[in-house]
Amino acid sequence: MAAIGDVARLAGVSKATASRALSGRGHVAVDTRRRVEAAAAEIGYIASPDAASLVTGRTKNVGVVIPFVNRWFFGEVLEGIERALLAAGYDLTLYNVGDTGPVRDRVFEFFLARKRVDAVIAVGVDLTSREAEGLEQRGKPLVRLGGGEPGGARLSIDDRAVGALATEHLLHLGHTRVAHLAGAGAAAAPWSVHGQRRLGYLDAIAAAGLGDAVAGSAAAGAASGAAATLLEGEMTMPGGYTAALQLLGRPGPRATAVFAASDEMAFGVIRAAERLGLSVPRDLSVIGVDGHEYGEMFGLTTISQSPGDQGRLAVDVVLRLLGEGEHADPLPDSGAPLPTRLVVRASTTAPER
Amino acid sequence: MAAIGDVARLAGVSKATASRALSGRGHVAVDTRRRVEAAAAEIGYIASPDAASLVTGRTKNVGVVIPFVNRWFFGEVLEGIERALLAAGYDLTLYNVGDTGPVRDRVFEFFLARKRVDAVIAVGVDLTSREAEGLEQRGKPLVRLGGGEPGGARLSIDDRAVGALATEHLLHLGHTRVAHLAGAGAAAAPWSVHGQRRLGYLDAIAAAGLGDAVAGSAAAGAASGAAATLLEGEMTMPGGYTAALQLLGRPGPRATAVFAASDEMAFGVIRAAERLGLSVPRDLSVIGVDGHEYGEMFGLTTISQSPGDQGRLAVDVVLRLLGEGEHADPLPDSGAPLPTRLVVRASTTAPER
DNA sequence: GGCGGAGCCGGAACCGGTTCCAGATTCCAC
DNA sequence: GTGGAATCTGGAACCGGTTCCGGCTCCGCC
Repeated sequence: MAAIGDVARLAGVSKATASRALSGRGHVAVDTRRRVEAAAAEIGYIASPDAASLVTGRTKNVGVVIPFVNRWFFGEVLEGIERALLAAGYDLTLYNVGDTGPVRDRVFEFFLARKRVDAVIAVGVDLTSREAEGLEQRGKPLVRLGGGEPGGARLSIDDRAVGALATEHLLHLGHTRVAHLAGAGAAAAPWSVHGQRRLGYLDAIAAAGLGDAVAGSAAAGAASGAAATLLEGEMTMPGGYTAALQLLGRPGPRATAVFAASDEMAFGVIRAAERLGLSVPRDLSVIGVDGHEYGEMFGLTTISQSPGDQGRLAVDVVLRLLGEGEHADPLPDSGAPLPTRLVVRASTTAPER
Repeated sequence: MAAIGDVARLAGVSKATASRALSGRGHVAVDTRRRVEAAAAEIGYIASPDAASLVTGRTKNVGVVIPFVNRWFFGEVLEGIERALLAAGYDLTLYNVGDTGPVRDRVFEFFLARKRVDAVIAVGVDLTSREAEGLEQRGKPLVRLGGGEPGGARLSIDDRAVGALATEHLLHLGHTRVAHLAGAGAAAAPWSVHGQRRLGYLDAIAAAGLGDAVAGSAAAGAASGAAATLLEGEMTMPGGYTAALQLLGRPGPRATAVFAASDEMAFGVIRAAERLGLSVPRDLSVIGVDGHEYGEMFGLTTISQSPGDQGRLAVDVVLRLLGEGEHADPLPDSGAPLPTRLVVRASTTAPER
């Protein structure tokens, strides 16, 4: 209803001065500013962001593209991003986009191409170079959180190191038959989060001198009574559950420890083990990664990370890229991997001899 | 970069005609339209939504306020909303807002007050009348999904009936000591989702003639060897877990069946039971509500609903309220509760005699 | 005392679309 | 053949802000 012209008239100044007074840009006498502010408050004036962005080209709005909203890690990241953005006075428009497909193309070519967002944060989605370049061309900063190859700022934990660390934890406990439940497609997409974790597992296995048995396929591994075994499944609780049922139901010497690619998978493993009458950790040690809030309840040993903090950090970088605030320093410690921490709980122990 | 004036010039028409040709409003000769479209495609023209909404007052954007993103029901709803909105060419800006507080006020008084959204969908959040009226005054349609009292269109399952149905399922199996794990604050907020489910439970218990024992507090109930018991906890897996540990660890005759206010709580109950050496369903029957995707894996009997469909439906109503599309009929069956379905799995059975 | 510059303010252009209005043409009906 | 409606198009106003430019005042300094 009320436009800035009304405010100006009421305050007895021009539109230009009213705009300057309210936005804080330019010189305005202190009592003039007060008059304008009073007038604005009196008629309940609220600036139209559309009009403002039309002329300034900035929308105070960032797009977030995210493949899942219902998996713990992603949900936490999203919440972290949302809070930080809100605090900075920004809106967040959500694009729930998974793998390639017409929906995804539409999002990138139509929705993100318009001038609605100032920047985009892509979490856990492998952008094609065309998609990344498209944003670049339009001058929209891009920040990535995990997943995919370079192009734009990139925030990530060192998933390969995490995979190695988790595996080493089991090896140090004395396990020699440790299996890895990888995320679906880990072998095919080595650069992905789960691909990296799988590689870290293989690193650790090889370093322990158990590597040769692993080289073969999972089936071959089982058949030869291998020290190590790889299986893939959805990175969810049911995914871990069914993969674990399969793994533990195999003939031959059973794995005594499992490194699951995510905590949610690990929960599924624990449940599957118990269903089969195995006791965790007596008969089977289990470690995951994420630091899921259910970890406590399941007594799960894990490599924890802080998705919420990661989301906030991504917003920090975005705002910095947009020249927001007084962030003098360019980028804090760009490239350095995000922190992780081994949290030992009840689900891992030395194997029975 | 490219503005509509450029398109018009290239096509040899006026801005007005170009606008009409591209937006489809008004009369344009068919070959003129083709020329304009070709020109637009040639220079990669993309309309500025800001300019358009400045003059039309519509933003093609709806706000979604939601208290959680990481609980299954809410995540599913959000995904459903997102897909439907995207398909209709709308953006979705997310406001992750929980209970009252400064953040919430800021969202309603600043973010939603601006002209950025055409409508808002509130899922599972109890709007104050001030908040609802504020939106009303600004002419923004409001659609609610679950939770809270009237004001604006309201979509919901019949939570009270669901609570009764779940309880009756247990009673019909022959259980006489059935406990209810309600959501935190259920007793204090009887209009809320979990408040209604609790009331449904009490209805069924009373109807079965087991009511008198329930009237007292939970503690009193336990002490008197009551037929029914009420406990509250967070509507999450750990929430159900700790509440169940407490419930099942009590002295006196143990409940033989538990109705958990949500599937996530029910999973926690199952795990707690097994941790205590109880077998489900032999020693304890468990029923939840939601239709969680993990239900299969846990073999959980539940009253299922379709949060994704509910999200899509909410979008439908919103678009209709915005006069979008050719939705001739006003509102389909407004007021009718959304569908639910009893899904019987392995977690419920008759009590041992 | 004069001059440069900073502070303050108003007029007007502008961002990029949409829509009203008016003029021109075509088409149909009487 | 003519009146009137329907179709098509262009000019111009407009949405609600921001910002450029220029004018004025006042201060400090040479």
